[in-house]
Amino acid sequence: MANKPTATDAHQEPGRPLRADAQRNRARVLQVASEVFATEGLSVPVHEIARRAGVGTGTVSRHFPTKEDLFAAVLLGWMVRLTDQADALAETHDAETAFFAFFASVVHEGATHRGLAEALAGAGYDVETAAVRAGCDVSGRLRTMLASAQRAGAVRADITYPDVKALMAGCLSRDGDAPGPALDRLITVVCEGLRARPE
Amino acid sequence: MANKPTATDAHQEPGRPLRADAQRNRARVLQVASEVFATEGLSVPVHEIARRAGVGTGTVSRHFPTKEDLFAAVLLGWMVRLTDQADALAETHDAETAFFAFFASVVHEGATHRGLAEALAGAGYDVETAAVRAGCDVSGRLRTMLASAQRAGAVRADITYPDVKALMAGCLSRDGDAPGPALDRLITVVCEGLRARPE
DNA sequence: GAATATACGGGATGGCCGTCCCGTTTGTCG
DNA sequence: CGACAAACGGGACGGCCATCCCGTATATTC
Repeated sequence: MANKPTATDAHQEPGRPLRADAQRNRARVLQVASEVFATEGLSVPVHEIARRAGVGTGTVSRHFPTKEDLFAAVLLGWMVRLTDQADALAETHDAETAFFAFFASVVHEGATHRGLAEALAGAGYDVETAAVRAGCDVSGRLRTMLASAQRAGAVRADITYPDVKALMAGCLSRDGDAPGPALDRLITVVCEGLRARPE
Repeated sequence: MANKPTATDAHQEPGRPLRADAQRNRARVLQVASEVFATEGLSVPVHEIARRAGVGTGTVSRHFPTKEDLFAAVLLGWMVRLTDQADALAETHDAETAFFAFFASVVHEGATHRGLAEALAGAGYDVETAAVRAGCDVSGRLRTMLASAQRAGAVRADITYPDVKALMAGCLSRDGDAPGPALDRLITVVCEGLRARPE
């Protein structure tokens, strides 16, 4: 579980090597889309992303035939970061610490990337499965860590993965997304609730 | 705080008494809209509501010039029920019980009325202030009950109203909205987290 | 430096939906 | 019953947006 190449940018299977300017444009679009989706959310028109990237809408469409494809590509980047964190946490900490730390990680990531928060809240497309197909399974990590934490008696046994997901979405549904004391307060409250009641 | 006429349907100030069929149609539209918003959410086209109510789109537009107006009218009905419950709870129970019961009430109401859940999640228009203007202040009740519960030491002192709202939205962001054991589990978890840690 | 496939730009297209309007119908009142 | 205002229906309009297409530009290859 450590020899994964942390594929951050394979992207193009070498059927056709892709022209130089095309690579530049693709990368530029991806980066701009990432920023825009992060700060403005999923409702930003594709036109706008193209405009800010300094390319035509056709260029965007060609690289990412549909808006969902574009968002999936952006999301994948965020997901990769999260899975890397998850693996690191799982290796260096006990089940309880790892789970709660990862919970906080996901929420923080969502707080700084509005598109992620919206996707998590179900507002967006189903990218979860797309990400899994791309070999980046955040939900799988979360499920595993949840189960471990439960076996260790650190989390109530009756909690399920959808519960956790909903609670994460809840932390993110506060008005101002920006991370800060308010967000940490919410995380604390939820985590306290998740802990097994020691009687 | 008991002599409020629980205005469930004043609606039309008697500047013009409104023709008989108009009253019927208005009521029919309102009822259909209520059901549709409850089961399908806010994204249902106005055309569809008109169709199901057996009226033309013009009729809907005339009674509720904008979709937001229509939704506000529907929401008002739900809100009235909630404020009534809040007042009842506040009169017959101690601060702690009342607050947690009301929390559960709102969540359950949201679980059975998808439009409410979406509005709470911020997806919809700002009807909160509209409702307040209409003399039906759910958020006010919640704020008051929260403060009381905190004074009684039943809820962590650092919690704010937006926190509570976000947590309610979180409980509602689970996939299947239907109330049931899963929902109650979430409510329990969140409420446990909200309780002041007795050390 | 010419030839050619590849990629670009951004206008055109089509779908969706909220809102408005007007010719027609219907309730109401004398 | 007749006249008139009130209300109805649903088509028309306009805005928004994702996607597609094609004439033009440019990287690549020899």
